[in-house]
Amino acid sequence: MKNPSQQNYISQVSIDCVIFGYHERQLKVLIPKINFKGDFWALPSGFVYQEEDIDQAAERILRDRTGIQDIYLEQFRVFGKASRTNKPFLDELIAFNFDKLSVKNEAQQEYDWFTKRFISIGYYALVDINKVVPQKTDLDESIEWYSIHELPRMIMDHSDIVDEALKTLQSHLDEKINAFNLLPETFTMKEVQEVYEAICEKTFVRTNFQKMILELNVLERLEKKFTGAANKAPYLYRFKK
Amino acid sequence: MKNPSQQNYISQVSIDCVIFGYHERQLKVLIPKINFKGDFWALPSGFVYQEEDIDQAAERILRDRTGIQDIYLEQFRVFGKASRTNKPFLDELIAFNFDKLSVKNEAQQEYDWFTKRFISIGYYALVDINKVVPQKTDLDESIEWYSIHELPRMIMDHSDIVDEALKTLQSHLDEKINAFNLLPETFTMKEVQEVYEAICEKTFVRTNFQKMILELNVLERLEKKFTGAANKAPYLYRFKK
DNA sequence: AAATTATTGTATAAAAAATATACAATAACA
DNA sequence: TGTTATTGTATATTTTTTATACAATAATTT
Repeated sequence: MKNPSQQNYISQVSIDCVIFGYHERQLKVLIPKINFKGDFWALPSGFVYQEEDIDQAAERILRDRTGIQDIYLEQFRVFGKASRTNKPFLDELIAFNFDKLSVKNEAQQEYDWFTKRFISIGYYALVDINKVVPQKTDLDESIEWYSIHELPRMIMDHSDIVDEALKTLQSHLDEKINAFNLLPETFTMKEVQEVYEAICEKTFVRTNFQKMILELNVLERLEKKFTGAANKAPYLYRFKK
Repeated sequence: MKNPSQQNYISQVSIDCVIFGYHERQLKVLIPKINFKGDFWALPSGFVYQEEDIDQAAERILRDRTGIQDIYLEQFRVFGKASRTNKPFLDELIAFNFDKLSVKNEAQQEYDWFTKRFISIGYYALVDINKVVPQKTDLDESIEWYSIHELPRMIMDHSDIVDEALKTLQSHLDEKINAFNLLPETFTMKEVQEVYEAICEKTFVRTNFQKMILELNVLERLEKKFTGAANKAPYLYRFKK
């Protein structure tokens, strides 16, 4: 595999993805840990090929990390401060990993490419966490789902990027009606409510929430779901396309 | 002045600005016409210096075109299709202006720089049209305010960029309460209503509109404005900062 | 098999917000 | 002084949102 500096990428432009999933009443974010000494976490990122739309690039990065096609994606903001550079992080990484890293000519070229100032386009994705098989790249030690409230300390401004993504998701919720992308094919009304509550960080009154969601007219009601619990069985719903 | 290709710009990244003004019940956009044969209009644009935040770059471009500092600005979207290139436009321009253009080495270098694929960050600005003295650059034949409903045919995807900017402005209106940036220091309630109507492309009931705006608690009431009209004089208001 | 329990689905009441209507106040002019 | 075209404010009406009530029901317990 070629190194980034040798690829046909647009230079100084990157894409950072905030991949949201949902599990056990919690909003989760998929975050790789970098395979070097020193505990570095960084959002799934990538670059844009010369012949590639930025939306395609984001889709490619998402596909590579989650293994799934046709992911729900929204561009939400550009991060473009002049101070946005990997240099402090890379220097720290190199200091921690002096033994492992060769200082060949090629490495220098990579270093120069990576430590330039980058303008990053932020995308957020909503996925069914059950369908995702997180994919490590060569550079990753691990890739895990972290609760939005227990994120690891990330490099650069990646924590801010997650904050912005969450704010945007919250404000998009009514307009785009996209929270269903976090759920499996079929789900109960209670599950919908719990997703909304996890995203909005507040509770809803059950009866009014149910009415509000049904009045959106985006769900079709299927058979009942018998769980074995000693109470009335809820209906299953599916998002109408 | 140095040519763009020789400047210390980030390559393949541009900033396009949709500068909104308001006059005579109409939303206006400030658009330069390029100083070459062939009737080419293009949004006020520019590039980002290596040491410059993207927000600073947008402010600089805005300042250069309007002559005013501290402009209200919002980043609204990135346009990043692989097909986004000036090449068709430039080739057309060159065909129209074959006599005028030298084909020196330097011109080739400019041509190569300009015809690459560009990722453009869209900003919209809201200005008091009375304060703006539109500034032509070397490349402009003219720079004029056009009604949002009578825009000239623009190069590339610049019409789409204006459409997106307007949509964003409309949706930002409630949340950011920014329409007052289109008005002078003091204004009547009727003028506020007319600005809102121009932006939203719909009418409001006067009495309810007045109540809604006053309940925002962002205006302070000043003296009355006597216009000489044979009716009750309206109050002037100022936006509280 | 009937009573019990913990939900779920739906209806309706109460409160709040948005919209429509009424009307007095007033600046200039006839 | 009456007339006209607004403006500012109050109030009525409608719609939407939020709160409350209650019957239905899937197991489990008695």
